[in-house]
Amino acid sequence: MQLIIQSKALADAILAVLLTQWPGVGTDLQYKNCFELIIAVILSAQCTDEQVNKVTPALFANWPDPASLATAPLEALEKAVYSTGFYKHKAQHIKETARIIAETYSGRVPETFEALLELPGVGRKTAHLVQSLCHNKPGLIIDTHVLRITQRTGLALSSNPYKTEKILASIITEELHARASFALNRQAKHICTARKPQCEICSINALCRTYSPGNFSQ
DNA sequence: ATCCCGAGGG
DNA sequence: CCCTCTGGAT
Repeated sequence: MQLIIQSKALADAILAVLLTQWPGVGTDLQYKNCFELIIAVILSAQCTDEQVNKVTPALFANWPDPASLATAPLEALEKAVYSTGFYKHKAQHIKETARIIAETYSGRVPETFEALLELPGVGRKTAHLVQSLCHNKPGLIIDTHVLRITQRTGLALSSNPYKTEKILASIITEELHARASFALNRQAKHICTARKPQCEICSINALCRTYSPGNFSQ
């Protein structure tokens, strides 16, 4: 109980800073609609957004909607998404996801979390991201950046994304799920980086359990 | 050598 | 819990 209270206070303090610093809710992925977003997010697994943005313009020019993407030759898709890595899985996933969206959901990206999770290539992170940006629904988006910064700061001491999601859900109100996710993502991506974190200029270093002045290693 | 807005399977 | 899938950037 005491732990939860302390965690909530820490979350409140960290979010007070980060929500002001990163007021926007968004992604660096380029997309024109829900369908393009969910495909782009599937492609973003273990890959930078910039790399995804290099392949999606041609991908959506050739196959602009779920029905057409569902009919795309697998080999052509593998070539189209090759540079994003995991290309065999990703090609199959986006083709099959497009087919299900076209056939089962009349070409519209489903709104419920359960329906999204059933799409191949869509896990909790992707489902929550789509719900946040497309359907304006709450959802904590635990990507590699959020996982790293929550571990380092002590906001959630877990290396398991699902556990971290549950911990954060217990200390962050639903209304803030999307904004908190993007603010944490931004801070981690630009300041609390994996390799050389910029602790000295980090706006929440006073709240971070890992930080001590002069310590650049973590 | 390590990491990138993961997911699926054992 | 673990492992595998994968190219590109640093």
